[in-house]
Amino acid sequence: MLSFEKKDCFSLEQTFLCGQCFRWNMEENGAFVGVAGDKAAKLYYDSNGAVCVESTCEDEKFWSEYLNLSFDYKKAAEFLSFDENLKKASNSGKGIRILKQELWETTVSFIISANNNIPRIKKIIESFCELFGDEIIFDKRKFFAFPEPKKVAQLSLSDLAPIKAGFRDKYILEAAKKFAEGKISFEKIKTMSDLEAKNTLMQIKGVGSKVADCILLFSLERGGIFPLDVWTKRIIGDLYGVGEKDIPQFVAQRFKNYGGIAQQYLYYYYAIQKK
DNA sequence: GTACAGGTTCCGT
DNA sequence: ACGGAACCTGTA
Repeated sequence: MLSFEKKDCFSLEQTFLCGQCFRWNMEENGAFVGVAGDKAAKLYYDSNGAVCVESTCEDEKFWSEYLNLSFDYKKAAEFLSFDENLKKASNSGKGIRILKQELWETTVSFIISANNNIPRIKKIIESFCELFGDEIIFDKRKFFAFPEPKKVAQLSLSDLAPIKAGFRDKYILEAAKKFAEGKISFEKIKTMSDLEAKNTLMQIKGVGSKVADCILLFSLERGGIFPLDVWTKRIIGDLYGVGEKDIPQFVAQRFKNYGGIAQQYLYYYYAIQKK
């Protein structure tokens, strides 16, 4: 078992339930159980508030990076506190951390998120993994790894039909081929500018502006990216009286390098918590 | 039955 | 370039 000492600005619940990831579930005792890539794990706090990780992979560096433990969220909240709305939202969601998730998994997950709702997104991803991912035994239970691009690239639309992804199934196959052929990879994209990276990702059908932004933020550590969806567009419109057309420029200018966490604070506060 | 869901593509002007 | 319908499926 790994453990990380108690941290300010860290909440398993807020981090896993703020909509950035889809494979973690809260148990009755408050622990979170799920899979990241091919690593099954259980995360919880001990009596001192330290974060404990039991996993098929007990590599401290992996989990420390995945959970983004080195980023100073207090500083982010301080920067954003000039804005009364963000002050309120960040205080409420101060335990949110932006995970660093694997590129291929993030890409497919957010392709599936298009014009969809979270319960169904989770269902589709789970059946995708159950059908095509390797089985993992952990904590006396069965889990499934996220399937590799090479494996998915060989599938047909009818193979994919059982996961009920609907019109998104063809996008998943196309993405798999691009990753399997190496046309798109973390190695290639990580050194690109935000704009280059975004344009590269948008070569995949099913990846538009918002999905690409989610990938930049949740996988490529581009913390300045503020993904604009129906919720955050409406929130920004209501709070600041900005017209739809001016919103992208407005958030970029206002939240600067902290756009990503600003978006998460606002989304969590207005779309999830207050529901 | 019908509307809607953390959007994107496709097809009209 | 820009605006609006169509899109799979599940749920209310």
